[in-house]
Amino acid sequence: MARTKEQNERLSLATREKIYTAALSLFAQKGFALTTIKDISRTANISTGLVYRHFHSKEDLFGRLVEKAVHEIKSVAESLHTEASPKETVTELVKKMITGIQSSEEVSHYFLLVARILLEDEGLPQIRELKQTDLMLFQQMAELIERGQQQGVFREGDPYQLSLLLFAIIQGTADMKMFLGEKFVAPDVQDVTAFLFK
Amino acid sequence: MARTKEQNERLSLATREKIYTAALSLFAQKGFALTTIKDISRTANISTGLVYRHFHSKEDLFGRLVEKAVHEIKSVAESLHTEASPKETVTELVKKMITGIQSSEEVSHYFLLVARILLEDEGLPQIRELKQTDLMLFQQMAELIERGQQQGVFREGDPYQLSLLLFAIIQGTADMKMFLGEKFVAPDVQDVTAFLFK
Amino acid sequence: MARTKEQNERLSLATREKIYTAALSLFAQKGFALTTIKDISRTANISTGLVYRHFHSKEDLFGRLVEKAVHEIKSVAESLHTEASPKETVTELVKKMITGIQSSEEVSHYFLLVARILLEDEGLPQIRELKQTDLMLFQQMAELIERGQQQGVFREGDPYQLSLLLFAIIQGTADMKMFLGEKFVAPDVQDVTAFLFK
Amino acid sequence: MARTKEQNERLSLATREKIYTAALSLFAQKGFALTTIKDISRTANISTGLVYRHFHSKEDLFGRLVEKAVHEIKSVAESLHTEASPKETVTELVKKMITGIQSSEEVSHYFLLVARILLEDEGLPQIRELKQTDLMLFQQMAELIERGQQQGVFREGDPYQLSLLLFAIIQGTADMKMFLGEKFVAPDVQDVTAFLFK
DNA sequence: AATGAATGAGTATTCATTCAT
DNA sequence: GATGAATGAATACTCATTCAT
Repeated sequence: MARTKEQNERLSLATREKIYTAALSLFAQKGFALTTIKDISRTANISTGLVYRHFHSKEDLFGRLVEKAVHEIKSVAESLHTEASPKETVTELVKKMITGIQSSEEVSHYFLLVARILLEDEGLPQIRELKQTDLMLFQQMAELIERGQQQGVFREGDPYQLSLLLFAIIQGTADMKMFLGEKFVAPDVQDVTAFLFK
Repeated sequence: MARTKEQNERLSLATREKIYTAALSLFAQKGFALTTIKDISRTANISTGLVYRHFHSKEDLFGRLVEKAVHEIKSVAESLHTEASPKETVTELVKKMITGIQSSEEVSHYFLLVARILLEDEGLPQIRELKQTDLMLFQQMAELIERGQQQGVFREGDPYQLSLLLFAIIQGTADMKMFLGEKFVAPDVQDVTAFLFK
Repeated sequence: MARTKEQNERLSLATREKIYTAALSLFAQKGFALTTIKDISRTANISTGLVYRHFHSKEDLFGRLVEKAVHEIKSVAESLHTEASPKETVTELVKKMITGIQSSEEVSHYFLLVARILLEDEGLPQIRELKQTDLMLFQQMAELIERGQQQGVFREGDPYQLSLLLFAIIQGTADMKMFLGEKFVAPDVQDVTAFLFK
Repeated sequence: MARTKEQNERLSLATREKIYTAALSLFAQKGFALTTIKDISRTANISTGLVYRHFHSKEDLFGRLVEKAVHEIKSVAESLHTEASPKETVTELVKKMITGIQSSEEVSHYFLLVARILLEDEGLPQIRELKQTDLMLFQQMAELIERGQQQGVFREGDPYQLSLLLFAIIQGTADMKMFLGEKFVAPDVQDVTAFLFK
């Protein structure tokens, strides 16, 4: 008798996850072009053909990961809409991201994936979306900063310029983590936000 | 009549420079894997074969550019040994780098090249050297910061951690420039260094 | 309770038939190379694995169909040995074949399969046999034509050459049906045989 | 010094011709799917990569050959517009085609290519064009036949149906040539056209 | 008997590199 | 020195076939 549907689904899901994990790690470390399907399948301990049972193509697989990254960014953007004061909101966000970069392998990989994508040409529709989502996040952060400035808690200066600097710091920190690995030392949250607050 | 030796050498040097410029720009924008020798030769207005008369291989050419980048970093590191005060030295350095990134020319390309390389695996010996040079630069900046702290001009905190943060900001800013292109807004130098000074 | 042996055999036979039908249709329409086992199993509403319980390989399955075609051709050849006059025999045969081609069912598919195979390289032993059977058919038709000529009913000319022309017309008509599909207009039987009879 | 432009062009053209000849022969014999680029390059005595310097893809190469076939068919269609009588025109055309099939390797291959294409799915735009060109040819032949009927020289019957039969015979003859190779015996022209003339 | 997940060999295509001129 | 035609190794992807259940 054949496997039950449930058994098949469980098998399938497990394989999918293995592929996702391997691909995220490799794309983040080596980029799209230098990562081969063989790399991915070897890392995931499966055959090359099996990757294609789960994803249409290398681009498809990459696109799915980018989609997940977009999802993450959107949830970050949503976290900006809160009852808390701008200062608290920003501090909380920065803390979360720095911690994520520092501790989680996965979060770190997503950051790197995004870092790479921002450097790459826009081949895929998902990349375009990722870029637009990022721009939106920058914009919303600028608005939050403006509110903080109106409350007299944030320093003066062009809010968008300040927003860009904040995310540049986050991104640079992720790069640094990638570069240094174990030797990485995460910055203090108040240092990261020092330029923002009076 | 054949050309004189001198004429040949001058021609040769000019070709080399054309290749360097084309390759730097392309590697910086598209990365090592996505840049083809044909891309480079077309951009340099020469034949593909001619590239191989000047460089052993694509890796060789890339390695030479990395060497140049190492050279640049070293000159930056040397600029830290100066008569000026730590605060002035740091400010001057940051100003130079931010301007370099913003101005989108050769300097900018080197930054991007380095940005990419730090994310890549260490395939070439020159990359290893670049990374080590970078680490040395971080170390020297940490020492400068420590001096500044001893003078009471810099804020307290682990000097190495602060040094890393400073370069993370520079790196992240270069990424941001890459991402936004024309829409990029460079940060104010005092915002970049705000976390450092009292 | 397990099924009885008889039930199993009946099921098995039904499955075999489904595979045959699906495969014949697909091979006839798309050829051997472009037809996948998945195509066949999907068309037959069974799993891919099940095909292999009934046939050793794709080639095996193809070979069996070719064998069936050989069988059909042989029965055509046998129909040439009859009491009826050569003219009647030929007319009857042509009518049957044209009708078969036109009616677009199983017979039509066999014609197309044979049409394809005659163009293909001889990969399988069955194909060789098919070709030899065809040659034998041509020969027997030539003999029939010769008899017709002796009776003064058929036109003069090399009997083998005339036989070839007759089957070329049949073959070309099958091609035409394939090409035109619904828009196909079958030729009149007397037009097809016009060159043969006085 | 490099090769002169002229030398390069000659080299290029020679290579192109080698590829065309090899590809036509292979596509005609084995069809598109079963013909590999390696087959073609091996037959043409060149490397696989070189094929891609001359043609974008396997489809491109195939498309070019189909285009050539379309060109041939069009020139056949044009030959129908002539001062000569319908009977002479048809006879001349059939004679030319039968002779082409019988003697020339190349003509024979084009016929086979067309034969195959008519059986295949319409993947390429050129295939669609080929089919339409063929339909147009059938139509023009039907008109010629109608004129012949009005002159009382051709037998009665639906002109389009008669046109289809004529080309079915030609096509079937090409198939037969392919099938029999050296053993092929070409039909007499008057036998091929017997069904047409009174 | 039946299923479909998994495997891996084979094919189209790209591109670094070589070589005749 | 210079050219670009030619080579062939590497990679994405497909599909016949196997196998655990």
